[in-house]
Amino acid sequence: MLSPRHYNAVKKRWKMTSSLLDGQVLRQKFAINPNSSSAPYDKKKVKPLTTKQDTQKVMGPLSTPTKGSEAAGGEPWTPTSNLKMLISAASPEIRNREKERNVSEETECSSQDTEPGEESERLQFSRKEKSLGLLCHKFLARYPDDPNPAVNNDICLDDVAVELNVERRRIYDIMNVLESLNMVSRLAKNRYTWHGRVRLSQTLALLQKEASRKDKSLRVMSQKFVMLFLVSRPRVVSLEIAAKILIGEDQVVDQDKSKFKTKIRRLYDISNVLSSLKLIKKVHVTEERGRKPAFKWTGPENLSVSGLQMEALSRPRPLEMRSSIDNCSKNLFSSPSTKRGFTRHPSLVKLAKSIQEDRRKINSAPTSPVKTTISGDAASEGFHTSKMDHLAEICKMQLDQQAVMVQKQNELKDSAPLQQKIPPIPPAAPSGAEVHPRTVQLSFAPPPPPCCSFVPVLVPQVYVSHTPVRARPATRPPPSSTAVRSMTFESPRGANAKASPVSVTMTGQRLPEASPALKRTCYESVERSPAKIKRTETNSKSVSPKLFEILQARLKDRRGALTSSRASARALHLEPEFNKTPHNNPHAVEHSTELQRFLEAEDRQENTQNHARATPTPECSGPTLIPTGYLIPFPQQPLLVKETSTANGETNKTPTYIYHTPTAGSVAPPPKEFTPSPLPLHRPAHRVSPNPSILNFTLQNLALIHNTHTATHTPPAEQAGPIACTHTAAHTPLQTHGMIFVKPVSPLTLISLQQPTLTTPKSGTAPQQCFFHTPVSTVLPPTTTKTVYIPQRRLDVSSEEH
DNA sequence: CGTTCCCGCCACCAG
DNA sequence: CTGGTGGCGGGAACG
Repeated sequence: MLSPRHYNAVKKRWKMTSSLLDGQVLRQKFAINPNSSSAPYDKKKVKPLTTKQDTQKVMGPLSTPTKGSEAAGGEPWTPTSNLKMLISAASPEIRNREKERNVSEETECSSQDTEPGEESERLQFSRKEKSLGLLCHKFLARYPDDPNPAVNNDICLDDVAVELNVERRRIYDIMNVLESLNMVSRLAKNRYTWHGRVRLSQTLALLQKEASRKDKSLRVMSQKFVMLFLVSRPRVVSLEIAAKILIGEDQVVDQDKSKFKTKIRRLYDISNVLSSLKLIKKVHVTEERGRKPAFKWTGPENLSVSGLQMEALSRPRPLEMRSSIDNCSKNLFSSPSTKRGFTRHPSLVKLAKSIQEDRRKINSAPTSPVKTTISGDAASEGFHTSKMDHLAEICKMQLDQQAVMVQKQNELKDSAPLQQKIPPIPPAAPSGAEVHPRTVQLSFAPPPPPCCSFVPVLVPQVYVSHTPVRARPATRPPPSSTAVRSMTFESPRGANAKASPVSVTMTGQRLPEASPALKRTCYESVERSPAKIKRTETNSKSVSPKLFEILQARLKDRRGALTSSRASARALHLEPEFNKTPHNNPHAVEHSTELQRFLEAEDRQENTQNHARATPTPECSGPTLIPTGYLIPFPQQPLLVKETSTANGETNKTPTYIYHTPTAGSVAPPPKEFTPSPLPLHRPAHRVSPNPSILNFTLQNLALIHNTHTATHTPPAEQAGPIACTHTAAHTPLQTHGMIFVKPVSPLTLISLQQPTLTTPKSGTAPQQCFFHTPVSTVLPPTTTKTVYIPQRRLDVSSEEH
């Protein structure tokens, strides 16, 4: 069967070939009469006068023109021309290009029979000059970083297209990326409002916690891509990995190939824009297989949501703020074709699959050099690849333990509403070796680096890792605390070491109740046509049958598996509410009920303000499931704050620190904003927004949740103190500010787990530090647990110049 | 030859 | 049907 796409492709090709001759002929003619630019001004609004597009219209589809063929349009635009001049003047590189192009131009001109003067200038544009990045530069040059809100900052796409002399299509690409960063927002068709960088940091911060809903759009892709940077420790992300993470498509390898290619192409598009924004920079990572393109984050490092939000709130532009949030929300949640109301499920499923696939590969083909780190300590080089064989199992065991711990902790928590500074529970080694506290990932959360010693730091690292797989469930004690727990998405057979499980992360944080609200906001945002909104609403209320089925199926599977070998619902991390739901029919009905509840909850939330509700301590609440790779927003309010007061009056004997991303060189965020909160997750046993639970559950079933090291780290008594807290916090990436980040688990992933001590944020230089470690825990003697980091790849990040 | 990514066809949707 | 959007992938330019 021919897929539509394929069909189109074929069709296109056919057309191309069939019209090639004519096209060539026409081209000739066109060349002779370049001025046609002024002619075909078809209805397609302002397309740049001429250019290939027009040409093509006249002569039919042509393959990518060679340099110089673009000459047709001429570049009469003063604005553009001036801009170009300015740009090139400002950039040596560009200047060089210009020179080069001039050289080539001469030849081409003569051969192409192009027009002199302006026309010839047009010829000069080499592919590079027409790059999206440069175009973006031009675009950006037109607007101030910090626009005066008082003035009209509207952007008319047509105008821009004309002025920059490019097709609208290209402008869309840029706008999509900018919109994803909230640098612009769509007002109406053809119109955007320029926000500049004013909201950039805020948006970035939000990105750390928001969950994207739309699957493929460039916008979302852009956001996800950015998220990857924001959560990865060495802030370097290779295209390959990013693509894999973002794809989430079927694992059919073959298919993946083309998808992968396409994704890469898209990432390049995005990268070009982001590069223009100076948010990222192209680098290369070198691994065994060679040099691979990657990008390094060069944007802001300190992204404090709460701080930013506060800042924003205090800003003298309330209105904008509002819209900003809305826009952001919209971008993040609304999907143009809202057929997917609440769902990112499809993509999640895909992602899960792909992850599994990747993991499988990894498991089966361990090759990279291994660097090991023993818990908390520096690397110990004793790990051999041979161990890889056992990794899966080891991982599983580890995970199981984690799960147990989490459970335990939760229970304790529940029973003891109050957060004692005292470590809730020393996870007495439950049963067998598996139980002893795993320090496994302690290394992840090294004590605050000297530089940040004053403030506990939350290390938002992305541990994309090949997550430990959990072995058999066995009987385990209740989950313990730290809230993060992982689950594996195993093949039905379960304990198959080979199975590539997808790990699920559970965080102690609850899902943001706000998220629904946000979503709604977005959905309701009037920006899109009413029709769309309507659709959205509808969808949000009713999950598509398909989705529903999927969910149910998943749920069922999971339950079955769990019940048989795993703990209870709790183990599933179902929120109390969820669990408590009085279902008479534990099974079939239950599933549907849950979903139903979920949906209802969503609706309910519409009216509910996050704040109103008891605020669970975001960072320390019971385990919540979060889809890997997705950011889940917490209530918009300042997150960490207030938690203390949670129901229990007691709270805070333990000073709470702000967990910030320990970016070297970055200034730690002012702690003042937060109130102390005991580390151990407090979690209001009840008042759990259904949403989170269910969502978590759902996500869990989708196997998207990734395990966080945190879970592992079962804090012994010491953890009780603030420091303990710190550690814990550190484990949870992006937990800051009440937002939870679900790390994208990527098989190959790459994120360095170790907190680079004192790494300079921008210096991505030290190659040695650029390892993407895969956290693996090795079960040594029953008592000794080591955390082994297996660098999936050793990345020699080299900034590349081009 | 691998990487980068421009180009524009065409699907999709709202009006 | 028309026009705005923007997904998508061919294949040219680049290195």
